[in-house]
Amino acid sequence: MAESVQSTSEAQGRYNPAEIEPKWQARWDADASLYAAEGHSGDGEARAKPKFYCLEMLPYPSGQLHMGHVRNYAIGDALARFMWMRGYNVLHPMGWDAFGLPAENAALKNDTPPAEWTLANIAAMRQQMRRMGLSYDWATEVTTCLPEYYRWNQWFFLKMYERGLAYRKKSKVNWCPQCATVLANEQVVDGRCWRHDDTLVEQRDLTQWFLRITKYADELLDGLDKMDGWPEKVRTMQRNWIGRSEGALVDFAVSESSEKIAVFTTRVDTIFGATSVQLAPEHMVAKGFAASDAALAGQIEEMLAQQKAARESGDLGAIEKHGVDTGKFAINPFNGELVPIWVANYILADYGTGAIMSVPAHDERDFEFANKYGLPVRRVIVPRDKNRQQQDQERNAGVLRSAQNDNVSVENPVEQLPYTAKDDAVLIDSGQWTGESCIEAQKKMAAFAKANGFGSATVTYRLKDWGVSRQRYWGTPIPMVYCTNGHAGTEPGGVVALPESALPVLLPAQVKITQQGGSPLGRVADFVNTACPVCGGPARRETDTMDTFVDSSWYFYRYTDAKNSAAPFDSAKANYWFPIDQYIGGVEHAILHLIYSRFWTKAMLDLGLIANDEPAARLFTQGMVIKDGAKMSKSKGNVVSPDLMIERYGADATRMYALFAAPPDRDLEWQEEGVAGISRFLARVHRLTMKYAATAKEGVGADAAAEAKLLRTLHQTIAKITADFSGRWHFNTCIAAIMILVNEVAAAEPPMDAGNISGPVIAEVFRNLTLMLAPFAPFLAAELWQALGGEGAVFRVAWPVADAELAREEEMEIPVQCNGKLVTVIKVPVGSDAATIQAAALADAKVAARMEGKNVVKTIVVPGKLVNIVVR
RNA sequence: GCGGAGGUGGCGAAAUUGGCAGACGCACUAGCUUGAGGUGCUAGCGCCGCAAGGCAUAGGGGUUCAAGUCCCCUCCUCCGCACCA
Repeated sequence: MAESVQSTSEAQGRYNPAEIEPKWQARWDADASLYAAEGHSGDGEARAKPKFYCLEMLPYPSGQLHMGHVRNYAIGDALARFMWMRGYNVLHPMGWDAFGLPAENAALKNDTPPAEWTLANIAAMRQQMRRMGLSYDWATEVTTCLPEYYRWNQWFFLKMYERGLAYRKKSKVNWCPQCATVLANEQVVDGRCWRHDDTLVEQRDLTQWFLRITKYADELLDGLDKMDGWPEKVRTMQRNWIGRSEGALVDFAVSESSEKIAVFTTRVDTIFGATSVQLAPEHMVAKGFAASDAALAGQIEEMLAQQKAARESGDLGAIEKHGVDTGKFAINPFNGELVPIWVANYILADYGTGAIMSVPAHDERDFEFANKYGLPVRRVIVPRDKNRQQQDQERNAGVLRSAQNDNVSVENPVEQLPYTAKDDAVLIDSGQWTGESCIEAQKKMAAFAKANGFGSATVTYRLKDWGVSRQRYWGTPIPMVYCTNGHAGTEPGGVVALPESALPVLLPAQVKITQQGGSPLGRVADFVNTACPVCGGPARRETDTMDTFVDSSWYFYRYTDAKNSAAPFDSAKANYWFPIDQYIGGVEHAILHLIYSRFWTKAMLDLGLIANDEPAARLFTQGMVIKDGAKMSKSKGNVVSPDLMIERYGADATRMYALFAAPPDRDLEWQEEGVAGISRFLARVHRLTMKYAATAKEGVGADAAAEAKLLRTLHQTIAKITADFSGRWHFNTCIAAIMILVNEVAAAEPPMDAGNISGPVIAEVFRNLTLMLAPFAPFLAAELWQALGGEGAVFRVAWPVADAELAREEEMEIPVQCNGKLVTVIKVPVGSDAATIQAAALADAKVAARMEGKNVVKTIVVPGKLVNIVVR
């Protein structure tokens, strides 16, 4: 009986996260002020503190947190807690990217309305986040599917419409048959839907709403240069996506016709080397030729069919270049030459003008194509080298050569073709521009084309306007109507913007979700039929909804003023908090969310709502969480559930493992044994601290050396972690450093309460250990803080400051090498000079043995580092 | 093909500036302890070797007293882009 009582009390004293974590969670839930940002308006006391806006990307409420979320939030939470302890006024919010297709799919499957399903998922995930102990200010929570939020999407849409930033046009758009909706270019990956990598995207001609992101193309591009707080990888991806290209448009007239073919080229300086014009198979002029040429029409059809097949098989790159001669000719406006017009499969319809001038001598692709079809290759660019230039001009004068018989590189000191350089290269055989440098010629020739009305210098972008119409139900209704009869000055069915007073346009409830094409809203008569706000006559509402990336483009501004019902947010509040000091999320949003939200920020700046021109000063992209070497996925069956980990080891151990197993930017291999290891470590800290708290705290400090050593380790640990939070973010080594400290405390354990470490010193060690644990294991830190008699919340206690004097080593080990190989390690006082170290090294017996019978050639002594004796 | 990140024990990793390679943890081995259930403690743990010693950071070359780290070449993995005129 007595034994069982004792074992129960022992069990209670043991580290039991299942007991302490819910206890603290309940207390934190009851105290709304704990994680609340102070002074949203930036007034009062908060002004005295520097602000810090710490943000993790908001999740889609699927209903389940996954390990990627856990890792993302563990990083952000550690940073937020650290910044609080450093005395910052921290904004650390969370919200829900709550519109989107999965809710409709769930509705189809379970017959649950999307709103109900989504809100239930949010409740479940919010609870998971609380269980994780994440320090969010729930008073600022944002849920994008609620009218309080999405009415501001509509408001922004109207503002953009007023300024011509939102417009409607008919064009080829990407259609995902799985989603039964249109996608933006950014949402098409390798010709497939970003959500369905087994579903090919189709092209459809539809009239859609677009946002004019291209207006900001240059700003978006140039801004990247200054964004040194963003990973170079993301900046590079965005630069490639924007794809700015400077060149010229030149019109080639079609011979014996009034038609013209505009070509885009970045190398107008090579135009005297053009030996054909190549059209994309979709080009209008090609279609025109095909209309009266059945054979050509058939070949173009075949070309398009092949491209489609290649897209389906996924290896678009493997497709061989081929083309067909249309039999027609175009006139080179610079020299009046007739060149054949071909249709070729390597010409992209949606880049530039869908037509090029082919210059085989100075372009890899044109060269390959000309070789295949025996088209002439004419050299018009040579390196800037007088002799070579002269030699070349003589050889080339007036000669058109085919690729096959041009063996220039074998016997003649002439560049291998194609020669694509433009720096330090000059023109030959190019009329009045012969002898000009390529760079100069480009400017002069574009100006010439402009002066003579057949072209101009121009800039093209790969970036296209953002198509935001979605033929889906669960999204923000677009606040536009079509006036059925048309009032004064407008067409019947013309577009009419709703006035602001008509917002929000509410998404109707009780809508039948189907997988058919066309927005489900189109089948809701009550919604569709409305009155024209201008003439009062009958009108039809726009039934498409907005891309959900609209929601996430500005949500982080709403956090600064989440309850505002008169405006999306108060500018003064946003201006206090912005830019985001640290944004943390996955790299998969590099050219989706992260480019759209930069665009939105620039548009809001132009609307006068904010003062910053970029949303986030610093961006961190964490690595993936993998298992058995592969990304976790249901199909691979290697998903590890955060709930299960928390149940077995506690939230502290789960989060801390996510930070310990790898540096945060690298991929992390999830190993459950590792979580168990962290759990044992936390149990050890708990046991040591509780034992200390329960025993004598007064010691006599008998062992000064042991005390100095412990203090040294303590202050080295503080210094390391403090530096890492503002620098490398290598939390794995931060946690390793804490483990080293704990190992030293444990080594001192038997005598520590008996008195060989004095009371104030051991108190200092436990106090600071607890503080350093707080960002990584908040539940345990709170528990220990209380046991140690700490006042208030541990997360508001000032972060410890490292004392460089206490951290300083007295003695250090210096490796001694002979010929670069380690012989021994000697101990010398820190700061010893070279002579002292050398003397100590030479006095060592092992060193002497090594040197016996040999001559010392050289001795290298690097104070504080090593000694290397070179002998022969 | 182009661009980026990587390649270090059985595993996750460390080495921030060219200066003891493998900190910290996992797994494993041995011993002690505990004893109804992921317990605690001690010791060992890169490879070869009884040892002395030798070898080792994808592979090869180079610079240097000294290279995981700098330079050149090659191979492999992952990510992004991919006929962008």
